[in-house]
Amino acid sequence: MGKLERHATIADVAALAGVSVGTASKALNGRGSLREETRRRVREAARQLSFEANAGARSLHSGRTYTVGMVTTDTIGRFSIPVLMGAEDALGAGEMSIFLCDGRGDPIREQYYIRTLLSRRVDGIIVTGRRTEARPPLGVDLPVPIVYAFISSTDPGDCSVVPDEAGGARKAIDHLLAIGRTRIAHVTGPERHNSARVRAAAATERLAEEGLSPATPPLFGGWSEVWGRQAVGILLAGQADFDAVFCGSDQIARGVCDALRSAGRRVPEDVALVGFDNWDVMTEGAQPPLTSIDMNLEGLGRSAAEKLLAAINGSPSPGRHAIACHLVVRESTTVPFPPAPSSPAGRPR
Amino acid sequence: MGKLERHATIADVAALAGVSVGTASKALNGRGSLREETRRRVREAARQLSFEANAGARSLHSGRTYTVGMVTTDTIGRFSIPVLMGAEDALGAGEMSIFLCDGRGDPIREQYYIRTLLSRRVDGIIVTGRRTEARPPLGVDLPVPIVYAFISSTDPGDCSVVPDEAGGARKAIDHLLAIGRTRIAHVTGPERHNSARVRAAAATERLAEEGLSPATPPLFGGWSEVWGRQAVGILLAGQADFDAVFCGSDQIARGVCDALRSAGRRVPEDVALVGFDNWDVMTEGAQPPLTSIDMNLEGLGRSAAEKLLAAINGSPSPGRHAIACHLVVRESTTVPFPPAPSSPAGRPR
DNA sequence: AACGTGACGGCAATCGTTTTCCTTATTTTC
DNA sequence: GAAAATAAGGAAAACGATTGCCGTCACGTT
Repeated sequence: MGKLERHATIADVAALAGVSVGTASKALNGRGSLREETRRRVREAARQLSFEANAGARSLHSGRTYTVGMVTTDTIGRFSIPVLMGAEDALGAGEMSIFLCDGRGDPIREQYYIRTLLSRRVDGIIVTGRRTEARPPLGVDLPVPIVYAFISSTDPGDCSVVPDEAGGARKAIDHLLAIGRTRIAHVTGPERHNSARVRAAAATERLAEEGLSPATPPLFGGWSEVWGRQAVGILLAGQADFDAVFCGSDQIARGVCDALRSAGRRVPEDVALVGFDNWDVMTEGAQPPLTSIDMNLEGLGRSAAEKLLAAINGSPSPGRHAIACHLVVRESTTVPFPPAPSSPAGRPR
Repeated sequence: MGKLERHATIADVAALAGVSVGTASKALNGRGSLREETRRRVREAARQLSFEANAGARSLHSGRTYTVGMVTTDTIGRFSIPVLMGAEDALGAGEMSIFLCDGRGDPIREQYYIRTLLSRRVDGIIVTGRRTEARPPLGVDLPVPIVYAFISSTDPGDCSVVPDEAGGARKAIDHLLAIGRTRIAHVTGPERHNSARVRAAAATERLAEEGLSPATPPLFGGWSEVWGRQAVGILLAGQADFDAVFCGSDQIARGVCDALRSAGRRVPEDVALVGFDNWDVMTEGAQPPLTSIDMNLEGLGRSAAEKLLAAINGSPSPGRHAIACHLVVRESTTVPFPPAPSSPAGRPR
């Protein structure tokens, strides 16, 4: 196994190089005025002993740990991961590390984690979650800056970085209108979820701006494929005439897609489909692949981390910051070779 | 914002309580011999100042940081998350925190992270990855214990905790045999992937034990639904007669399922289906829901963390440790109300 | 020869806690 | 009533690294 017994200390390095600890420190950090030959000797000694400065001892002095905490309020999942990755990206570049904690929706557990993070003297904390609901602040008078990412804080003075879901929904409708659809239905998640309400409202509003109304009132249900399939049953059973469905998630969209095909409706010829999340597993697995709205979660995480770094350095950005969503077009809204019956002139490709 | 300026130190607490720092420390840690009244006074002072002992300073003394690093070799994804959660569970109970690092498949980046973790004096490191390939050890002569989870190390002396994929594949075949299927095909991922090879070999071997051979040689392809659909095309085009398909992943199984239904074959009546991973998104989204093999990744993560803790405390467990998989039965291998034509006696429910 | 001046490095304080000795009182025991 | 035992808490030395300050050379200048 060859496990080394002990970490080398700077005293070991100094001894091996034949200098004092202070000098060794200066040599390794490029401080003070030393002969180049001395620096070289110290560096060589450090290399030989695979010396790595003890970050804890170092931060005792500097007051900074170059460490941030990331707390998920409910459970780390499909949405937290990209946010985490983006944050890691932004922080890694600045040589900071992330402590990851999973609150599992338990406030007690969460408070326990906060205390742990504070005792480890993190320079700041990023809070994230599985849903875009606003949540009560982590605590009051915390001695380090906090940034909420994806999820937001109910205190408008806190810094929250969130996806512009309403904007995303509008883009979905824009796209459907652009390809000539006007009888648009909306199938989405539970009405108690903020995301479902916001997206539905924005879609309805965008239609109203064109003097249109939805093919049916928004259908609220679950976020699952099963619900998507059920919703198609409801749509077909009613009198509603529709040529497009905007779905609150890709899973719903996929369920809708499968059910429509089973019912003999062609996608996209008879019914165009737009999902939400741009989750490759769903968008690529569906037949045909799904057009979807991407919340740019990685960019969101990066942005949150950058705001946190700025706050740590004394320039906080209080308030809510919305990150734009963008549309990713796939075959569920475009016919590959476009003899589109409604398009006036046939564009090549 | 009400941001507190500074963390309180034990000196502040001592001053407020009117005792020396040493005494304050003893009072808070239940050491030394002190009057109960004194302890109470100190605790009260600590509470007033929301004092949290500086973990860095503390570990300077104890030599332990109660912190472990978790390094993903390629990218944190669907498989790493449950492992991470399991590990967090096992460690959280012992009050340790996790530093999360994403190597992104870049050895340089990985080495950089290792150095960072070592400088932060983590007590140990868990290495994980996206695939079950064996990988070269993280480094030699590292001063802290390492445990590989999900992924394994090429050095048999290292401690690796891995899923028993072969056992899982055998259980899948066992189940198909138990429901009377004998003409079993296998569709799986790329042959260059260890997982695909191991599962295919185990399945073939299990069939051979019954004097059976697979309906076709294993079909290697990708891990996607698209491949699952293509594979059905191949199966149907060939002469192969099959009454069951064991798939290397749930995504493949889902593709197979959709394509079979499109081709007019009933699942499970005509063809029974078993997937691998027990990924709810796929197993529940498919029609019918999929029977699958669960690798128990959370348990695996927990076990890895426990082994790491043991190693930190001086009792390493070198070698490869396999965690059993288990079968989760759903409708893709069972008819809900079982007038099973091949079953001799109708069991109630 | 006396002095000034950089260059080079050592010394020691510092960061926040823990822990090992000590020093005081106070009480017990013969 | 004196010696000894005990309780309570203070003083100071670690832990590992950084940094400001100061001493000591070896020069060059007048």
